[in-house]
Amino acid sequence: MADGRMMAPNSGESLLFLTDEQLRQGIEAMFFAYRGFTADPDRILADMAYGRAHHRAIHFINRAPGTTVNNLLNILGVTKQSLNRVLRTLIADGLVQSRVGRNDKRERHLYLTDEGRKLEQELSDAQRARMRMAFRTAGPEAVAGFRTVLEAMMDPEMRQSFDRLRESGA
Amino acid sequence: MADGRMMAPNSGESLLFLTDEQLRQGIEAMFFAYRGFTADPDRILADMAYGRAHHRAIHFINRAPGTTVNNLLNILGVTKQSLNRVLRTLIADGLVQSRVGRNDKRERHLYLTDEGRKLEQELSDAQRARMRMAFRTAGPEAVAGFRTVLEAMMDPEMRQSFDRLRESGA
DNA sequence: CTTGGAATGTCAACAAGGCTGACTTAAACT
DNA sequence: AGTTTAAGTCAGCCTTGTTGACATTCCAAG
Repeated sequence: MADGRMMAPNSGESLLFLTDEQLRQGIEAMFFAYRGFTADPDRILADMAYGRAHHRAIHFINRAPGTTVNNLLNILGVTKQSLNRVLRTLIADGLVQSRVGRNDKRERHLYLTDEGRKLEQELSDAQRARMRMAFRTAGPEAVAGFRTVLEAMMDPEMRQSFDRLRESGA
Repeated sequence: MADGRMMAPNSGESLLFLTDEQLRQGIEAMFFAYRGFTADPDRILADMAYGRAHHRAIHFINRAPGTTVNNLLNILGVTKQSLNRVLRTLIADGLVQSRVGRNDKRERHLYLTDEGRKLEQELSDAQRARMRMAFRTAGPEAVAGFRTVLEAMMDPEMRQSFDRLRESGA
């Protein structure tokens, strides 16, 4: 308690805790960090005819193989026209396979092909490498806090999607 | 120490610490949280003729009044042409003022007008409200961890920009 | 002092990836 | 039979990124 005078602004200040200044630093941290977060996959994709939208689709299809288009739509939070443009190219290029549903033949279930899985690996290896580095540098307790804050920042529906994915894969 | 058996996967596992599964959850948390992070300002801007790029410009001009275009360019990480388009509309609409540099007349120094400050307030109020809620829910220690991880995730040059802004405003 | 290069900012044109709206097809429900 | 739902398509728009070409200003070397 006697040490709180000239410390860095991130410890020992339960009272000043939510100054606008701290909130603003959180906002800027989020902005800069997200840039780093997407930088590596973006570099890989720039050489191909793909972008961040393709990466997201590939990621979540890999994560939940057999997911329907509608499901993916909700997770990604874009319109079906927007997603469809992306899926069309991925299917045409043989990275994604679309199978008609057995029970409900209106649905299409999405899977990565071997080639699709290969690209997914390449992209997520790069992204995980950065995440691993950040986690390792920051330490386990910081990682727990990181996750807690991020989860609190999500919209409720997104938090549901997040938790559902988490359960299915943990 | 005797309680680590069936706990949630985010505590007490220094050994399993960096499984791919945990990294992947960090990646997805980042994705979903960023959506929440931008959702409120996006909603406000949708009603106007502005987008996220305008928000970013306004934010950092407010943050560092008198900054040059070049400086802003480095912070935002876009091409000068891209930024220029945004600045042009903001200047035309009277939200930003551009003054020719006194020493170096090639430079333009950027300032928010009263009207610009008003919009900045509106946008950052919304964004801070969400950040405040998340910080409050998560608690001070989680916030510290959040910041530590985000900082470790940035590209080095971005971390420099971040720290420079932090010093100037803390 | 002039001239050539570097820095800064502007204009034009293009591409990715969001969006809305209108419409079709097929399957499922009632 | 008629309605709803899932998926896909086409057209057109907007924002925001990109490159390329160009104007202005500054500064330093000849």
